[in-house]
Amino acid sequence: MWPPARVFAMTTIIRIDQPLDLGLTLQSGQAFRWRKARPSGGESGSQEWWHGFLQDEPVLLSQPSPGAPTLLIQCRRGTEAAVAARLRSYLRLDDDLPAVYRRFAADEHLAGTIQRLRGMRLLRQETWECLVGFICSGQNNVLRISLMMERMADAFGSATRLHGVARKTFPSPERLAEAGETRLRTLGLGFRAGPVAQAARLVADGEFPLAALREWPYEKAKETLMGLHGVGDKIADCVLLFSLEKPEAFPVDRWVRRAVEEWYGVKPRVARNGKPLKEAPYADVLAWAQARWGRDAGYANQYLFLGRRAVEREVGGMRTARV
DNA sequence: ACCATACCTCTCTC
DNA sequence: AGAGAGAGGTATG
Repeated sequence: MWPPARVFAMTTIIRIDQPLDLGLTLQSGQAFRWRKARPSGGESGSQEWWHGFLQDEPVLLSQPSPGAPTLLIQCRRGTEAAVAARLRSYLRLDDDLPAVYRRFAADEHLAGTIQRLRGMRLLRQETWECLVGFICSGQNNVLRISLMMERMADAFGSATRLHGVARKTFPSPERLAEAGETRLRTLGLGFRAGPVAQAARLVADGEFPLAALREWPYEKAKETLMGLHGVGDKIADCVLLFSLEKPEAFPVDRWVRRAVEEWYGVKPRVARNGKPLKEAPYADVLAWAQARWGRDAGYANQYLFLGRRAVEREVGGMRTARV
């Protein structure tokens, strides 16, 4: 008899032929809405499950062990095939990561970082959610960004339930536009409430060509994104890299900046007035990275970011240990 | 063109 | 314990 009576959910298993560490990837600071979850009713054991959405479809994901060649998916009946396809796209399994690793092999810093972070992949996210997430990222940390995103969903998203996990989808531009700045402020967005509300209104009203950016070249798409209030170089590069098919994007935040300064000796240049700058200008770091890594700049960026942060945690690790 | 400052709020730190 | 700094940044003058 199939399915067996005790099976609470159909588990779809897919094989992957690319390096992947699912937990590391979902927690790598690119996306803010993946949460560890315990599906109810199953003998999930000690296995780690992640709950999130693929184009508004709630899913639970698990990888038996980091780097294992299989992925377990739970989703609503009837959505299995679509979800599996969306997941392959989301995880960019079409990127040949081993080839990227080979191109990085001679770079001692990247090679070292890859050893520790093998299987960390760039994601192909939905643009709207990605944009809002990174508008919220200024002067902020991952934990709080996630909280803000979750509160927006709780307030304005659509309810879903999957194997005991109740969560709401991330709200559309229309819904956030209706919400407005004041209401978003009450959700703890702080000074990011204005920019989020404005972007929502522009996208909802069709005054901002969010969907078209994917087809546009890097420079043009970036300029357009930076036309939005609250979107500068860094946030634009994040959205371009994580959701708009621009692998040459290279978001320069304090961690990446630290990495290129310390590991590659990228130094602030001397300004025209003769005084040395405090730090290398964004455009200088970007140009340097693109010259060095070309279309691999995005992967290099993500590895440098996590790699440099990992160093910090090792050094400071004992300090924060609770007893 | 460069620089300093304010912006909200939360968290960690001393 | 309570104040202060810092947090994956941006716009302004």
